Amino acid sequence: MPNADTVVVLDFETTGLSPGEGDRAIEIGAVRIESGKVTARFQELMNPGRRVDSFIESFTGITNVMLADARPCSDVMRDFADFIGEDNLVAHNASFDKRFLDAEFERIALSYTGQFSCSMLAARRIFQQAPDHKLGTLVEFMNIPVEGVFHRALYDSEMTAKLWLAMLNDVRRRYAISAIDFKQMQRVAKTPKHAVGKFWESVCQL
DNA sequence: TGCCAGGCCCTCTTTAGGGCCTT
Repeated sequence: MPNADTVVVLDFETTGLSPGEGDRAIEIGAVRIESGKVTARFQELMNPGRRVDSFIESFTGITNVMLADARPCSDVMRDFADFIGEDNLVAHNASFDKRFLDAEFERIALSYTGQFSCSMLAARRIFQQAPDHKLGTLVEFMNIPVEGVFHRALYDSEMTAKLWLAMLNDVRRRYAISAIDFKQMQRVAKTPKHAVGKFWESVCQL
């Protein structure tokens, strides 16, 4: 059973938006959060077996030259499967990263048992007053120090992890809740916006 | 600088359409 207090926050850089259209992962980054602290990191480029276009090179800073020496996706994803183990998973706009994780694992007949929760859906409810709910905007909105460049997998996963912890702290302060677990955050991400307050108040009474 | 797709959400909805977010 996964530890309810442990999550792996992950982020993919890819050749495009849709694995169903043939897009592949080119970098995976992830951090493990245990008891509110980052305890492990994973980052590796991976060779998708074809060239990436100039937009992706510009968008991510990951070039075809860099990918030429990278290990193939299959090797990297096997190592990543070991990294995530049975832990639950978090990503910003998780439906995107889940599609790529599922597609890359399916290619090598691997699976995972953890469940996904989405920091974007949670943020839309917890930080309804934010200008928008892009990762970069939320990081700025929460005054999280920016020390790197967005659109690289490890950096984005680090920032998503900090945003996740900031959301936990915000809810703890706002509703005076001593501890919030993954299942509760997963549920709030699916709670109608207007009912989020009532949800946490009900958690308080448990 | 952008398109692609997919899932989710909101609303002038549910017999639907459009915006957001990810690369």
